[in-house]
Amino acid sequence: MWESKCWEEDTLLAYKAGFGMGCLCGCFLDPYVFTVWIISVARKLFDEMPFRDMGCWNAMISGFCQNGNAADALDVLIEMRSEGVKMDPVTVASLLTACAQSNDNLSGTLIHLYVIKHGLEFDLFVCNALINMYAKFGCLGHSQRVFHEMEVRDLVSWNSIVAANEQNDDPITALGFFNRMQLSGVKPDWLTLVSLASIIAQLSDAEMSRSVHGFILRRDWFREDVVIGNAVVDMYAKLGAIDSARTVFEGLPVKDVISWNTLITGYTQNGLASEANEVYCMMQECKEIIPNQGTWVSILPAYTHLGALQQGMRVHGRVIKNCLYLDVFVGTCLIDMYGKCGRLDDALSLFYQVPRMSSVAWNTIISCLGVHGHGEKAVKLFKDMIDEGVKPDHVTFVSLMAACSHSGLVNEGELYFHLMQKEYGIKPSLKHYGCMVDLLGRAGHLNKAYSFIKKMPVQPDASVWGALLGACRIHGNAEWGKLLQKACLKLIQRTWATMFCCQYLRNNREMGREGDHCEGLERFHHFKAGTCSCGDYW
DNA sequence: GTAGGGTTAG
Repeated sequence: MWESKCWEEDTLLAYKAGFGMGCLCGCFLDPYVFTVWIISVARKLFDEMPFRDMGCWNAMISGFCQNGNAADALDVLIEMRSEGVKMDPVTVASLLTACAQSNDNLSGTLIHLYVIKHGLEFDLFVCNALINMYAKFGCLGHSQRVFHEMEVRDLVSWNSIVAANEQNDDPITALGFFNRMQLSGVKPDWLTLVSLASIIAQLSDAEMSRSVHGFILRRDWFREDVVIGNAVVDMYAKLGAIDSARTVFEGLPVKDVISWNTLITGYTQNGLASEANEVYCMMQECKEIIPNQGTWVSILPAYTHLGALQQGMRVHGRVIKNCLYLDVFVGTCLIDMYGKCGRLDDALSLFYQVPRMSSVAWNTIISCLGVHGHGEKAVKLFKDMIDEGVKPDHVTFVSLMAACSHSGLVNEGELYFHLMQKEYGIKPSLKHYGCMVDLLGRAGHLNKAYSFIKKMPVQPDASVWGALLGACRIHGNAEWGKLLQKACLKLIQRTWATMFCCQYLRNNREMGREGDHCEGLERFHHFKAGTCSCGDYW
């Protein structure tokens, strides 16, 4: 009796609150509005219940948790505890998931203590939720400990521990767990394959990628969920097999916005910015696909590479319309786009608007200042970064040393190379060594640069030799250049192709020829195909 | 009434 009364009252309440019949129909079209409304109805029903059993409390708590509303779930929990009702495994499993989603490490740990105190640590659902929660917090050791102490494990336990390792950048251990899972007789499902696709991409194992693809095709799992299709598109894109990624994408029975974003990102990250733009244009023709934050973050770097300022600005307009201009990911892409296209004032103004607690926005603006020869300003921003308590990372030093190099700040560059190791404990990568060679070579210290390469504790790659070759070119030292060319022709050709392409794009940008990159790309393909040598451009 | 999933910035 009271149930039907509540339904009628709430429908009326919603109507009075502005949901006329038209709006109410709108609720059913907009899942978010509908969810908010239906949860408020559930809460009202719950409040008016004369008696609540464990099922009712859990239904209310899990309802809030599943909709990402951890604060309201916590309110219900406090009410439940105040009535002397204890949490059972169902309550705990729901709350742990909410802690993971809201990155609430403290509450999650407190609930884990409750689990141990009340002997719930042998419950399968609780353990699986714990594995996943600790993985989301980045505490892989805790996830593994929970997994090892489990007496009974099911498919979800195995999938959780495989995904935990995969998502924390340990593909080898993840693969080890996958093999153990098979040995223990547990059959993988499509969610196992989602993790496996990502593991293979991280391991760059092209041969295994084909096996995984075939395994999924034989079971017709692309029809299970769009997620598995997106994972395979991403796997091929990350392996550089962008054509395979495109074929899988085109064959997907259902495509969502993430499918499109994945393909756009794939093209951008494989250096095919024009193709990324083509896919973005195709996406806009699909009326059922609404671009989101991921879309802007996928397409903006493509416009940066093309120097296509006008197109980038158009995206900026859409970002503002969607209230995403303060999003740290989108904001960083916009800073980079304006900065690399020569609009440093706009880049700086955006930089001071976006949240900058992490190093990424700082690295971007330091890099932008550096490529335009404002080394001293870049150094000043690095000092500001330290003053604001932001910890620099390996990318900060690449940007900073490159900035020093382009402005002839040799002493400063050397100083930061040492500071990075001594003060911040960052081991130099090939990129840092390349920066040092560029710094010394560009300043004319060719001998010093060569001795530096010889003393490197790791094998120099094309970028390191390329930096020295570039210096030979700048200082007109053809003799050294020819020697280097003979010594490592293959490496140099690749480096030259990249260098030429970058230089060409930069020139276009400076001349205001946005997006006119065809000639650069054509020459790049000649290099790749071996139909011309770097000597042709010497 | 409970647990597992895909893309993204420098």
